[in-house]
Amino acid sequence: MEKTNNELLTRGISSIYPNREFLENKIKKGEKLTIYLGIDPTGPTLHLGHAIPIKKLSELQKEGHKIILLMGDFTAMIGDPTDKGAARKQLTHKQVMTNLKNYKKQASSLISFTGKNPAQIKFNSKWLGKMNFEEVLSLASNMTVQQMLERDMFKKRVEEEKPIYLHEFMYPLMQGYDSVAMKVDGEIGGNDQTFNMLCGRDLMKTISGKEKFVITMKLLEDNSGKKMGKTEGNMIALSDTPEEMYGKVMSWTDGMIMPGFELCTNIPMSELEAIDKSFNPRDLKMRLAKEIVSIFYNEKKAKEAQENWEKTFSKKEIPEDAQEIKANKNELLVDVFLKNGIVASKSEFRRLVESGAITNLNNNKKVSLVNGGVTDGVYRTGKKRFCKIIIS
RNA sequence: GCGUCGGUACUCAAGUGGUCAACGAGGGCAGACUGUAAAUCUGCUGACUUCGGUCUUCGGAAGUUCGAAUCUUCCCCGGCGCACCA
Repeated sequence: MEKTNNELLTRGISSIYPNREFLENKIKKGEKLTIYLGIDPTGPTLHLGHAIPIKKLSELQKEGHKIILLMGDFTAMIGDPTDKGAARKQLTHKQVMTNLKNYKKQASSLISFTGKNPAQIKFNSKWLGKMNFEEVLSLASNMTVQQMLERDMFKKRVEEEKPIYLHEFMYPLMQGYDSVAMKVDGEIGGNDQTFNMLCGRDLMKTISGKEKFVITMKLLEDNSGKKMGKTEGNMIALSDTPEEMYGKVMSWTDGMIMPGFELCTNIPMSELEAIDKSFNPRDLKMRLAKEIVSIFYNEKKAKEAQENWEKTFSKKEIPEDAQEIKANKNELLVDVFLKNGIVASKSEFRRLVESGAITNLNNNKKVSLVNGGVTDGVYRTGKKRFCKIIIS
């Protein structure tokens, strides 16, 4: 118990506003706090980036605090300017509900939606969708354009003479109003959300006279500040299979190992400091990958994923889940590959053959003929694509 | 509405009548190296091909020309400036 509490307000946390003592005192006094995390339901899956604040929420839930997952179904329609490429997607109610269902399922490996202190789910369209223009104006009168321009994103756009639309200024206000509407004690989010969350803090102070606390979590990134998921390849979706999760963790750069342990596992910090120096990076990463899979699935699955991975990469064996393909005797290998989506075009196939990327593992020979016939056996294309061809 | 600049492949971005399937960068895909990676180096990155070529692409449509991503006209979309309205 003591141990959990020690890390509760430090581990994975980037900062706490107004300050750590503020929150610490509340908790020490035994107050049961209400704290929320806002998620814009733009996609069907949650990813590891969402999981970090959710994990912190779960720790708070276990301490008896009330936690709320807020679906930003209204804000999602506007699009957070944080993510500047995000097109304004109009989500239908139906899509939101589908996404929600998935979220709930995916999040339930971390937090509990049942029992004595269940996590609540709310929708911000409930209050934002009902505001009339007068109320919007009155809300907007709490912030100045200058305050908005403080935000790096906007500053940059001004410098680059790129447009900033008025509705984008409204985004932080809307997000801020969520806090007021739900009368929460605090909010949690990634530190990329700091600005929006602090907006809510200001609004709450002005409108409700209440001091809201804000916890910002570190982002999962390596020491050069490279965020994960920029290249989609290594962003772990909570809906990934154990094998995918394991593989993706293994493809992280070494610099991400320790942040990964801190943010995504339950191994005590003291232990982490000890192991930091004593293992070689690959073994460490394997342990991390296993831990992460255990959290979202279970230890058994994690073990299986590890074995599968070892077979594929370390020992260069054939993975068990190789796609099985049936082919006729007289077909060309190209056509078989093309038909089954292993390659996108004949040209691609040609390029792969010419660069020696396709190997028949049965005799360990590289395919060298562009228009050769099929032979049965297991083929490896590049490092990751495997298929088993059966001649019928 | 007026003026002006722009819309090029996954993204950014050259090219401004033939040498353009289109420079370069990022990304992606492969190969080498390795500790799985990353980094580095190398190759590839529209499709089809009997490997000679052929076909489809540069916002859209029409046109000029032997020949257009490149010129003209119209249209659609975006930036910036100005005006109008209030």
